[in-house]
Amino acid sequence: MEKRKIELSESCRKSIQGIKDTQDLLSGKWKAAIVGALFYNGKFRFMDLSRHVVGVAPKVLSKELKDLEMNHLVKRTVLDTMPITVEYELTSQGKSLHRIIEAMGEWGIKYRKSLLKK
Amino acid sequence: MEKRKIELSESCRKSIQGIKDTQDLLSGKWKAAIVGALFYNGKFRFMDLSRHVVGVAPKVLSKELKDLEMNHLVKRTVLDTMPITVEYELTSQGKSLHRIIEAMGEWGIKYRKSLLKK
DNA sequence: CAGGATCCGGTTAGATACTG
DNA sequence: CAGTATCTAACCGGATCCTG
Repeated sequence: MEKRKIELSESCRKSIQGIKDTQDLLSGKWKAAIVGALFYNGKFRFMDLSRHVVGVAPKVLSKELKDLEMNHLVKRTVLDTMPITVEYELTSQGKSLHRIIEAMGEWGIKYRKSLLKK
Repeated sequence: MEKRKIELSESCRKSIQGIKDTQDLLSGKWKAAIVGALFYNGKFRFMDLSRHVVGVAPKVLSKELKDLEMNHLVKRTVLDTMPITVEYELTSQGKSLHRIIEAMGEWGIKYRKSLLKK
């Protein structure tokens, strides 16, 4: 019983830590949306991405992509074209976020609808 | 075919917007963790909450709770005790975040483990 | 106990312009 | 095309102390 209680709170503590870790990696106004765009479309060039993530400034997009790349969620590939083009895509690690991303998308859509009703 | 394509990109656009909306509501370093703590434990008093969300300063916790309350994700109840105590709990709207919260917790735990292997 | 008051430094993100 | 440079205002979040 006592043991049980400790285990429960221990697993809870771990979950909260996990939530925090995840939130840190997806911090800021744009990262989750960027991952979402890449998730739904596969590969994207910088310009296409900036068109799909509406409103993000190039400087900000560039910085967020670097962060995501550093954390191995996004892979950046420079293509040897003229002029050069760059492709961004999710790594397998990044793709493993799909449950979160899908849930966020669906929840956000429902939330917006529930606001309109009022 | 053309119709199909438009519908696809339309639903994608909506999903990205949903992701953004969700991320806005859970923005900042602590909100998701706070929701997680409330999710795993039900009700919490201010002090208990601050103990479970390790590291958060009272001022910050207070502000985040207000934000969450404003967006109808958290309900605040003042109990008529001496001295007064306050209980926080998720609203049904807040509880509906459970898929996101659970997924974030699980993903974060796995991510942390994958880091330790290296 | 549940916060508010104050102070503060760092980060964030936007606008605009520019480069290889 | 794929970013960088510069500037700036706003905000975030931490520390510390205080109050009903």
